[in-house]
Amino acid sequence: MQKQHRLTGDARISEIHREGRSIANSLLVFRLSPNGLDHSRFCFIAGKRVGNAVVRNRVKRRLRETVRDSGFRPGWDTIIMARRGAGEANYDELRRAVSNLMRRTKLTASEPESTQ
RNA sequence: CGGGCUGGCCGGGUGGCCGCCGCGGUCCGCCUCUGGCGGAUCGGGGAGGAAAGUCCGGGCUCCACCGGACAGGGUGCUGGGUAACGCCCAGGCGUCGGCUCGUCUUUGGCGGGUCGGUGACGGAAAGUGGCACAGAAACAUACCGCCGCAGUUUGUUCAGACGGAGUUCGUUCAAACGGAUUCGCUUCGGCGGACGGCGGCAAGGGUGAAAUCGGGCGGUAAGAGCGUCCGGCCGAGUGCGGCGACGCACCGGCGGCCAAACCCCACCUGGAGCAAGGCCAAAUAGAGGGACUAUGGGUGUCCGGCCCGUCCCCGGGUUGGCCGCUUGACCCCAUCGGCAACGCUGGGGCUAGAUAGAUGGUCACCGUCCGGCCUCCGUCUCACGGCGGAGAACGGAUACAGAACCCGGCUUACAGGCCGCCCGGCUU
RNA sequence: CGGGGUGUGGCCUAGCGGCAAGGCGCCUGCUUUGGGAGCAGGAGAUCGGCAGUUCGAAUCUGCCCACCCCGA
Repeated sequence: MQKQHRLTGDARISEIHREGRSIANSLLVFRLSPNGLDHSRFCFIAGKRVGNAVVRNRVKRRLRETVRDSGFRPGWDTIIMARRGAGEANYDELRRAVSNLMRRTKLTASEPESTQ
């Protein structure tokens, strides 16, 4: 994932946590907010409950891979948080969880009609 | 073939497609143009043996720096290795186990040798303190007990001594006297018992985690390392060997344990940590409060030197980039030295540098291990069947775990495998 | 990544070599018409885990585990 698609910095992340929309399923939590740019940015969070360092890194790598393949729409900042079961899920389950949430938030560019 | 670990090592492989981060080359674009930034493309590189826990030791950086004393902390057999260590190697001693030899009181004990494991392994003869309960007693003592002495009291025995009584004999009128005999009456003596006193002893009792060297013989009133033989332990005694820990012989001597209790001795030790520290950019609010120019600050305390004009607190801003940042006590090979850890010399090599954190996803084939319908072979059996081996559709497993300044160790986690060593069985 | 601290019944604490103590809570009984309060009695502890030192460890030492705090 290239640098322009990374979402960093405590201030922006706290702002999204305060003001952004929230949506979740059993494996993941999304928080998202429009950023006014011509591209989207993502931040991946896996806390200690997910597992040890190896498991947390693997979950974040797999999530980055699924987001890369998803064909998201530009203009949004999204925080993707892994929940407790994400360390035990395989790649296919994580991919379905991400596409499920993307469809529900209308982030996928393949959907022609979109909100706002 | 099976079991084990006390060592060393490996810890999935190949290929395709899509992605990530550095490095080098080429090209393109932009800028503040010996340079920097961004993009494309090609080449090549890209987590570990523990990267982990953060338990020790260093390098490096800052605290301006240095010396001495004290406090605090750490280490603790000896010698060596190392940059250093609480690590490693070799040795000593203790301890545990195997084998073997000798001896005895022979399902065992003791001693010697050898092999292997293991040990936070200085000092209890500087001082202070502790050892609950039980027990007489837990560190200087004696409850029961044993023995001696003299005493009081009592039993028993002997008839030995003195005395007494009875019987009888002799002499005699009688008595006295003498002899014999009986009693065991009194006292003494002998052998005991009880009581308290003085003194000696520490063998025995029974408690306890632990009871004042163990066993035999002698010795004694009773006993005791009191003496002696075998053994154990201690010695800041002598001699010899060893660099030394220590060993051997002789000599002297036998009242515990705890220092991961305080402590003593020897040695080491300033503090913080790459979020150290430095630079650039951006932004903001400080004539805020306090200590101070023979005082204040700089280290845990003090002293001495030295340095600084500033130091502390509160409030405000930034959360961007660059350096540090990977060539290092580095890795591999060979010679030589050394028992070894390791070292000298020579040659060759460059082997991650991310910044919320780079190795992933997917497909195919293979490898390893486990189970396994079934097939085949060997063997035992009359047979059913059992045991062992090979192949194999299929199914399952493929661990522990992610660099964050860098090294040396320790500890902990770990599927499976290779080598080595040890033990047992079988075959040659 | 680096540094520091704490683990004792369900909860909060004490204890710092030999007996695990207290409060709140829980259970039973008494009292009350009933409840609360009160009184009496009772249960409930691998002292975070594993080793070691010691005759003996919650306590001393080492290693491990969990949780909490601080740091440009």
